[in-house]
Amino acid sequence: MATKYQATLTERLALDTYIKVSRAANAVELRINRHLSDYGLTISQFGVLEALYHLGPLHQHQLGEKILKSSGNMTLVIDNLCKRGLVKRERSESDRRYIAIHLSKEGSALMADLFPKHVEKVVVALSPLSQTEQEQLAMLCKKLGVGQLETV
Amino acid sequence: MATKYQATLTERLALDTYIKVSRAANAVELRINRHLSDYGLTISQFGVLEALYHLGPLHQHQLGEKILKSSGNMTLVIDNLCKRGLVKRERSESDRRYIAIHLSKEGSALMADLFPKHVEKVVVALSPLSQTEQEQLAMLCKKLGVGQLETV
DNA sequence: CAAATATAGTTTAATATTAAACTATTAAAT
DNA sequence: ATTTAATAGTTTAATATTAAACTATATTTG
Repeated sequence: MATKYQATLTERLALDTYIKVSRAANAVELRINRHLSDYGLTISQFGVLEALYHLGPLHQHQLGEKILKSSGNMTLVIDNLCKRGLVKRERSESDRRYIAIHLSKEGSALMADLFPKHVEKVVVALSPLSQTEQEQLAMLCKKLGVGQLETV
Repeated sequence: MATKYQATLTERLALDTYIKVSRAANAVELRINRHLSDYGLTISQFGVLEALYHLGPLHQHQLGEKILKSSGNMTLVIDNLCKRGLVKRERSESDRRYIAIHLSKEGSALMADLFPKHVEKVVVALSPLSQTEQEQLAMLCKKLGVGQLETV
C-alpha cells in the first residue's frame, strides 16, 4: 500500500491543472511533430530552422533563448544542421565572440515546403477547441508563463 | 530577408495558442523541477517515483504509459533508479514477460520527504492564476489533450 | 595599462529520448 | 501439438539535453 499525500483543495487543483497542462502540451507537440521524421528532422532542429525562417540570421545565444535550450545543446543541434547543409555558421568580424547562424538555400527551400505542412498540423491539433476557447487558452497560458518570471 | 509564410486568421490563432501552451508548460515544468537536482533526480526519474508512490508497484510498460516515455527509455531510467537503490525490479512468476517495479524503503522515504515540497512548488508556479482560471485552464487542456486521440 | 569581470561558444560527462531490431515468453490460431 | 501472432523488456545507434568547466574575446574597473 503506497503512502499517500493528503492534499488540500488548493493543492489538488494546482496539481490537477499542472498535470493537464503538461499532458496536453506533450500530446499536442508529439502529434504535430510526428511528421518531422519524414524530413529527417528532430523537434529541436525544426525549432532552430523555424526561428531562422521567421526572424532571419540569429547568433547562437539568441537561438538558445528563442527555443529555450542550453548553449551546449545549441552547439550540437547546429552542428547537425550544418552537416545536413541546412544552416551555416558565420563568425562576426566586429566581435569574434559572436557566430551568426544563417539558413542555407537548401534550408530555406526545406522550410518553404515544410512550414505550411506544420501549420496544417497545428490547426488540426488545436481543432478540438473553438476559436473562443483557443483565445482563452492562449490568454491563460500567457498569464501563467509570464508569471514564472515574477513569482520567485 | 527571410521568406515569410502568409497565415490566415485561423492559422495564426492556432499557431499562437500552440506556442503559448508549449512555452507555459515548459516554463512551469522547468520551474517546478529545478529543485530535483537537490535530490540528484531527473524529471523522468521523479516521474517514475511519483507514479509508484501514488499507485503502488507497476510493471514497466504501465510506467511508460503513465509518464509517456518509450519502453527503451524506461529501461534506462529504471536501471539508474535501481543503481540508486530507490526502486527494485521483480519479475512476475505467473507471466515472466512482466517485471514489476517497486519503491524501495529508501525510495519511499525520499518521496515522503520530496513530494510535499514538489506540491508546494506546483502551488507557487500556478499561483499567477486564480482558482477559477486554474479550473478553466484544466478544462481546456483536458479537452485539447483528449482531442489528440480523436482527430486523426 | 593591467587586472578583473562578463559574454559567446565548446567540450565533457552523465542522463534522457527515440525508433528499430532483437530475445524471451505467452496467447491465439490452425 | 505446432505454428503464428502478440506482448514485455533489452539493446543499439543516433540525437538531445543538462550542468559545469573550459577557451577565446570583449568590456569594465581601478
